[in-house]
Amino acid sequence: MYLLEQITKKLAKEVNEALNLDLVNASDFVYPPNPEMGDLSLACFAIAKSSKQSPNELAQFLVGKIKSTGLIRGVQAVGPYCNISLNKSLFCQKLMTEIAKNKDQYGKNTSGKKARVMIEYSNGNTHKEYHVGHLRNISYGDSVYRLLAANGYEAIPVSYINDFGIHVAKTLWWLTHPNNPDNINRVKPDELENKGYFLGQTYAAASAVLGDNEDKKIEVGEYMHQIESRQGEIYDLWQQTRQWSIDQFACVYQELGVQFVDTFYESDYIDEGLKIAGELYAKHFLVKSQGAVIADLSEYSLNVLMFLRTDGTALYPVADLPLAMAKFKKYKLKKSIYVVDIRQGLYFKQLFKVLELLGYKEEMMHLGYEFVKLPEGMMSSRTGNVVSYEDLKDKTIERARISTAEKHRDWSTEKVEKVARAIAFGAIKFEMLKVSREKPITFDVETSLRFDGYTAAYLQYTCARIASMERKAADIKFDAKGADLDHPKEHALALKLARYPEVIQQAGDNYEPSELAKYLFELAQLVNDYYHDVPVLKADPELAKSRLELLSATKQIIANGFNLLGIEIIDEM
RNA sequence: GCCCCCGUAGUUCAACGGAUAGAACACCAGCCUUCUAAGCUGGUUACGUAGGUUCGACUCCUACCGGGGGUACCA
Repeated sequence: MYLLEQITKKLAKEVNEALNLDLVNASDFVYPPNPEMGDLSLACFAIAKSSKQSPNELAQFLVGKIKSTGLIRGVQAVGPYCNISLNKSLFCQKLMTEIAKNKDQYGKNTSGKKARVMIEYSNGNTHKEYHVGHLRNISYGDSVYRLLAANGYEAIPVSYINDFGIHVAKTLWWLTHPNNPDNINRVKPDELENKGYFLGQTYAAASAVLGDNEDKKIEVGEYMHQIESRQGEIYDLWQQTRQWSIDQFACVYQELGVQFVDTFYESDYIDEGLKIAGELYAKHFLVKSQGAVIADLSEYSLNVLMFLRTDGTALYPVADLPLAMAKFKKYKLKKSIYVVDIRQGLYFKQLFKVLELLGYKEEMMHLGYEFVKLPEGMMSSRTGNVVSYEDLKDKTIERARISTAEKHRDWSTEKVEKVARAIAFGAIKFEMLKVSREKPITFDVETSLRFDGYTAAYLQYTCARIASMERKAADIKFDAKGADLDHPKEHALALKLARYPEVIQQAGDNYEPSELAKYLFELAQLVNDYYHDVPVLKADPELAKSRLELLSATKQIIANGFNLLGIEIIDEM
């Protein structure tokens, strides 16, 4: 149990004993809006109802009951609030010990009780462009995975690759079309710099050419059939091009530092799905409607879910059904989470309902988040109105490279490059993670290239300055003994640090990395203010030692938090 | 039409039902003979409308207005 929780637990116990009730929990103690009011606060409104006193009287009463010993320095009633002040230097000292002891494990907890939770994200479509929309999914999914793990779940990150949908058939249709100036016979694939990117371009072009043309759609349907038949030239081409996209994804994952325990491919589940669909059709669970095969879910206000098109080719639930079952079977899960754009909310309700009706009572959850759009409007790989991953990455690295090289003219190009990449990937991910999941992101490339304000670079810079002091301190001999830290800014910093474990828990419970991002930024603001206000290395040696400890602890927390966001800190920038 | 989400400062975003609604960007004025100015300090502006629940509402409920998304052959 971490320090702050120990304190609030003890306070809750004292209050409950004083009132002879069992009403107050540790979590009822909150942080006053103003440091002058104290460090912890209990609002007495709700308890007053049970104790037949006014909230103000009750607050006053509690002041006499809470003992001011040890970490508790004083108790004060302010109107209906009972405010508690901590012993600043002792609190800081204990906290430093706690953080130093736990290091990169600080903040983790066991609330998940090792429950097995699978989290599926980064659902890539082969043959489509990889763009900033995917980047939100992967940044968000990866961070939620890390948060779950930090909260004691046995989290299993997996990716699902959509390699068998109609988008594939469309792409291959246009890729082999005589009217396509960039068709497969004209371009030499092996000479392409990024074959996956090329496929994405082909897909956008295919969609533009297809439009609403029914005849052409029949041609595409024929391609789909050939792929599903798993033989012939088109199938061979599918195998070949599919790998291009998969290679591209692997490259992206590596750059972003995300890893999966397992990867599922739609093409591996479609046959089993078709078999199941056939059985369900025979049992009249699925029915024919307007020529297609559907599950009629209208009695649950869930409309209809289509399994097979009029031409008999499969739609997404066909593979999703067996895959959902296979996940539980293979990994013995407690829960299965799908991190997918909120626009598929209805689809997942339908899918889960179908599974439920088939007798599957497992716990499944669609973890939806809002989409990424551009200032010009919705992003769509069909229309090609996208900011591709490659473009964004290149631009951001370039910008970081320029800034870094300007600032450090003596650095080698390798060093500049390494730092620039850490800044760039941090910037990109942080942009995606700092917004709560239910808010759409209007992605402005120019804004995302900023390295000041509420950005990852601000936090990285904060750490770099602390690291710099640490390097300098290595040459200075401090007295073994540290001094008491009781400066108000030191206390504010310590109190903020102590809240880190609670932020991890809440961000995890809410599936909200944005809460962690915000906390870390506020922490960095505090430490930057402190840095400017208070001398560290030039203070008396004893004081310097303790101040440096506080700063190092702060750096540790930012590093720990950044790790859960999938971002690196930088020791020099 | 029906369903879901969102309306907070010029802009982009915060605010477990609790004390004076916070940041960032932009704009203006300052700070590098103290540790990295990718930093710091100060200044200007905001809860869509109307009701309701509550000791207390940005937060919960209802209606309306506005924006976005979904709603059978994309995923």
